[in-house]
Amino acid sequence: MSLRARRAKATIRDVAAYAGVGIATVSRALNDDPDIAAATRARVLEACEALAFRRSSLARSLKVGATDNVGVAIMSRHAPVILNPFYAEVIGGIEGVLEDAGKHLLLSSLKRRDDLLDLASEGRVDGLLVVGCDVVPEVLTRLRDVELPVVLIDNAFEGIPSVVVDHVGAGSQAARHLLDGGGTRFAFVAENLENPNFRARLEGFRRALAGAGIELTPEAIAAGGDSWDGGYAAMSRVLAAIHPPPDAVFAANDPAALSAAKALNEHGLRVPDQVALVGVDDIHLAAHHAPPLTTVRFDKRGLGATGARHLLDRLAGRQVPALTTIATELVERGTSRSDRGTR
Amino acid sequence: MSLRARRAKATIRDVAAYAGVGIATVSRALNDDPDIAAATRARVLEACEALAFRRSSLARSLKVGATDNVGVAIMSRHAPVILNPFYAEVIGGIEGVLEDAGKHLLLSSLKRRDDLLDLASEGRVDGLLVVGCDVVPEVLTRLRDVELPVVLIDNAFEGIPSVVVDHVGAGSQAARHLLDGGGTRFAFVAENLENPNFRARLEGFRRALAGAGIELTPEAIAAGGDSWDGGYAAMSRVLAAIHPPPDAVFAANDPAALSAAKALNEHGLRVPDQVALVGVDDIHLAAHHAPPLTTVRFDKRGLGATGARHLLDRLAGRQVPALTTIATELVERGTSRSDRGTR
DNA sequence: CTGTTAGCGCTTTCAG
DNA sequence: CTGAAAGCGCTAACAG
Repeated sequence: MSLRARRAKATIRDVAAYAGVGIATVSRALNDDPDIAAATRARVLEACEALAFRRSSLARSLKVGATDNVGVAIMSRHAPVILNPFYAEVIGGIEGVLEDAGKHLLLSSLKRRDDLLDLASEGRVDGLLVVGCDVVPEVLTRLRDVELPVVLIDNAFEGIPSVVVDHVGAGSQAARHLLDGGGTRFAFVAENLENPNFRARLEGFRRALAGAGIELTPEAIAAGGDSWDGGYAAMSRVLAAIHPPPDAVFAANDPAALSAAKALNEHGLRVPDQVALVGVDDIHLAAHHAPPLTTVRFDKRGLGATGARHLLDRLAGRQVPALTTIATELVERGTSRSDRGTR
Repeated sequence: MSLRARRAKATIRDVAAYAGVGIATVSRALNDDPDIAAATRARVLEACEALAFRRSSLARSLKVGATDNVGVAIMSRHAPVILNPFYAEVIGGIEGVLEDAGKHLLLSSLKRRDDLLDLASEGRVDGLLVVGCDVVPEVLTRLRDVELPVVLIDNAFEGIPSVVVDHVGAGSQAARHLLDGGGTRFAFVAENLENPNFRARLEGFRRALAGAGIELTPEAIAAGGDSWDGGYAAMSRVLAAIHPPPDAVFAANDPAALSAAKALNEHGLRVPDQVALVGVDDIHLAAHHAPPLTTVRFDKRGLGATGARHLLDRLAGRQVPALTTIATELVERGTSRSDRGTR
């Protein structure tokens, strides 16, 4: 009970007075300066304790020019961003790395584009991790001209270190798997065709098919809308357009795949006996679906962690690669077969 | 091409010089002070534009004594915290409210208890939202003595405004539902019995049963470990201990319930015909399970949003309730029956 | 309406 | 080894 609540927070000056030293000495003790007598340091530390002193990170940052905060910006029309399981994983990876480095994570899901630039130049953060490909080039250009270290995650831009997923590769893997399973009539379904990642997956899919001498016709490609049943709508559209129906379907992501499976079922098409189906993402539900969904997986946490590590490197003045690509891997499950003969 | 990158960031002084005014005038223009001539303001704003000036939030915060940052601290052994879907939802609710209020969200998943107190008193944030019940009373006591506004979410403590879920009520609702369905032999399974929320659910369950003249015996309560199959292990234990087997099982959460369902199945017990099963949380998987899981739901986003709103109120000097309770609601699905006659 | 001045709390030369 | 002094960039009186 000896210590009462102080009217105002103690400052370094209070500590100095209490310990009978100058403020510079207090600062030295706080910063583990080696050039300080052990006894003095001890006395200062006691004073800090006694006064419940905590140094203001604000004042320190202003002086030192660094905050130990790193911003994680996610540009998305669909806030709050945390609720998107994909971003949650990526942020999880970031969080782990940043925490180990003693950095604080300032999270912003930005709706207005100017917010990003503000965040980048207000001095609130020492560096910025920009997640996702919903950022327009113009903003990226201006971001590049800010002196703040920036790393892009799941997005690439000339002049800014970027960490991306090999979406094109994902598409090719899906195509090869479907080809191996004996597929002959291919289709691609997605919630939309604007998302750059989806486009890249389609591109990889198309290319690999082309390599096998197969062309993906426009009727075999459909987008059904950004909703729970987008895949269903897209699949229905394809089914209505193509006869006989496709026997190998690649969905831009797992939700679309699961939703497409429903359309296939209702159409009387059995998966995987009559149609093979492959998604991307390996969401939790994928393994629990009946039958379990074959999908293309990649390390989402690793994606975030890698980006965070690169940013940390840049903050430390180290060089980082301009572009890092995260590999993808096909996970064969119940909605497809890799052996050609069974269908 | 007229503007080259400046050596260093422009400061308010540079702007003042460029616009030919004093720095106070620049500050006024920046802060929308009404007592400034329109022409002057325009000139200043132009200068800002020309010099690509952004005022330092650090310097401003130091002067004004507020950062516009609010800390969201989650004490958890299981980092990264974002990956826990429960917390993700809560944070989503927080994020929405904070963003609308123009506040930045500083996320920390704290492993060491001192981190929380540091964060609370370094001046990095204007207020703190502490999520979850993994915080020891001692830390809470010290937190109460810090002058920083704090709001607890999913945890309650004397002297700190708290927003909690009615876990006891959830337990009672489950009991009543199971009772209504004709249950006579009750059991409770969980991953652990240490989690305060689980204990509260059990407590509510027990009380409601007691109200019906039924006592829950120790053998009918089991914890199976904090893993994917914790519910399975717990259920197996109960099944081994009680004969005849229970016909009404309440699981502390949905993962445990789903996992318990597996044990029930393997034991040859049909759900819901021979055993009724109720979980808590309404996780995504719950509705997709076969049969769909009856569960007790509550608004996780609302939980976070309410806490955030209360903190904002405190920051604005407004009074907030000491304790706010989020209600729960039973969602009847396929693993139970409310009509007594069918079993 | 506008400029001058005095700090916010801390780090960092520069002298002792 | 330690202290005094000079700011980091901004805001808020206080005079004009």
